[in-house]
Amino acid sequence: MWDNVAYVRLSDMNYCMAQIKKEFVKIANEISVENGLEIIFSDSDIMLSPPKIKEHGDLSTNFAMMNSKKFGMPPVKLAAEIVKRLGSHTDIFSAVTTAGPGFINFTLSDSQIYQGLGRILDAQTAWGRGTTKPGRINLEYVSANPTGPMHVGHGRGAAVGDSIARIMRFAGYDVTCEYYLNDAGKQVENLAESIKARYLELVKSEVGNVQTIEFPEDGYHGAYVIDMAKSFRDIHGNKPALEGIDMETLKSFAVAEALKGIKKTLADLDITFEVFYSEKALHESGALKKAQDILAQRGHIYEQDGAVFFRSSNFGDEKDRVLVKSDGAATYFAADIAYHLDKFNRGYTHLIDLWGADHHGYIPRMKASIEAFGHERDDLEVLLVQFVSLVKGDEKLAMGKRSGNFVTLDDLIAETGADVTRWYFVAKSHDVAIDFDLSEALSQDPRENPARYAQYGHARACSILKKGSSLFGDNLPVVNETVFTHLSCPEEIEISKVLMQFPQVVSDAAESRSPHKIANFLTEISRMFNSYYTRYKDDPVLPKPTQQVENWEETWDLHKTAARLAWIECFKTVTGNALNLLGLNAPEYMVSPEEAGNE
RNA sequence: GCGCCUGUAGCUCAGUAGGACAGAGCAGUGGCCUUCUAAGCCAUUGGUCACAGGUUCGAAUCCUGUCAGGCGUGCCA
Repeated sequence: MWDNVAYVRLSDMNYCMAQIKKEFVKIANEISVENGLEIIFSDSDIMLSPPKIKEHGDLSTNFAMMNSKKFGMPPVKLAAEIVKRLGSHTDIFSAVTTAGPGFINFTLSDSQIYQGLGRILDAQTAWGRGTTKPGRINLEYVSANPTGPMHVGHGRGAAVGDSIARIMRFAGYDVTCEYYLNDAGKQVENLAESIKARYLELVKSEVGNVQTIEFPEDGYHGAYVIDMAKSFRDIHGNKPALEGIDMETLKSFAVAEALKGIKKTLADLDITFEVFYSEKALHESGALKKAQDILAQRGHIYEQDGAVFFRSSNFGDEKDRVLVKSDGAATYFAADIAYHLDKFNRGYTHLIDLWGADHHGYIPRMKASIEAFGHERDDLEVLLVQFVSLVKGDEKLAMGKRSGNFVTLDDLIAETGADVTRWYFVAKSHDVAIDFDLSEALSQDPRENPARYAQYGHARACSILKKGSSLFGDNLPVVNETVFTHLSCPEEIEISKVLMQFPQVVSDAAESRSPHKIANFLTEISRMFNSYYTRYKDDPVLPKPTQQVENWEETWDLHKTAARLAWIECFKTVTGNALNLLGLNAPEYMVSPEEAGNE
């Protein structure tokens, strides 16, 4: 549809900002010299950002206020002087004014908007993509113990982690997603013991006269354990004394079974990991010993009371931590140290861990170990994912795997759908505890559901494009940069400017590891589009059936329609890309309740 | 006790490298379907940004203190 040849210059918000800064710096330095100042300004001294209120233009700087003292003149006067020299307009901006206490506001020229739209059509799914960044990032998240179904809290970590990965990759980072599989610890043992108990009960009910064991105190009471026991029996048959089956076999089975369920749930959320890293394999590889040796060489280890301590207090931790207990067993921390060291050894330059907020006390010792190995503290970045409370009316639904009484992530997905589930997890900052309101997410009326709203904008755009294509086919004028001059509504220009900001939104979301910024962006732009759509009901993009009277094709403004369709294509591209970054489907069509009701 | 996170509209939350009258969704109220999908739109109600000081031309945002909630403070994992 788009004629690529029409482009010479690439224009987006970054380009406009760079051009304005260049000119701005020149003038600021001019004035500086004339006033006998020795200050030389550079691009980084100019803060340009989109103002909150559209009356203040498209880009705004507080430069005059920040530097009025240096120039020895009031902000307003300095701003006026700069504006005078900037000239009333260039091909980048169509207006520049002073306002308030000394702001300088720029309004972008329409030609920049048209070029920006062209840029979006060119880039399509690549619109918003950042340039390749150096380094390799290892992103570890979920890492739920393989002891049963994932709960809602894991779900939040999974959705946030996956979205961060998508966003960071899109922003140009090399990201590997990794799941640390705790298949070596006591929890797995507890699960195996639990399965054993259930299995023997099962065998007894079938064969009778079988010696059962007491259900382990720290066992898992969930019904899923009984299912696992049944599967185990299906494989091994009824063996009253478990002859020929050792605990290792049972444990491997337990882990495999639990992991199967976890992977299924993750797949339902469209989440995949490149690496599942086994803690058991880590132990068997001798990595713990190696890591400990390195620490010993560097003098960060000592023995006391029969235990081996890591001198983490030398690196900002509040006290030293045990690596090897007096009974000779390694601590979880010792394994974790070796694990993180191994990540560096595998060539990653920056580690990001997503942990549940209850683990925050663990951060100082982990960073201490990173430092002890000679890496920078900040080479390990820990993001804490706060708790999720499920709320249904006044009822707070409790979670806890061992009690067996919890809402699983599977339940939640089954009730609300994967898209809605993901939306609620990523629409808020990972740093705040959230109440997941089921009454809203489950609402029978989708109008109350913000996740659906975000998708609807995309579906609506697709619908118009499809209809336009069937109505006009190839009869529309060729779309190139000049066609956009036929955009006539202020809303179209407003929305275009927001579409042009998408790359900045992506890079901001990536830098701050904040998927919710993408969600907010989606909500805003969908609202703008729906508002436009309804407002111009009397001046529609496509002729209504009632307008398609005799010879209508001859009077219909084909240029305007071509421009609008291309512009809607831009909207569809941006919302589609944004939805994808959040791991949500970008539907081309959504069945309305009315339609569904008619079927 | 000490440490980390949080306190913004009735509810759930944005907004914090200081910036221009504090935002959104949901809930409430009043309107809009001979439809490019009304899963929508328009209007409207609603806030001493927990409280008290301080820094600044300017503070929800930075500093100090107080109060409230959550979490942590294992030779558990």
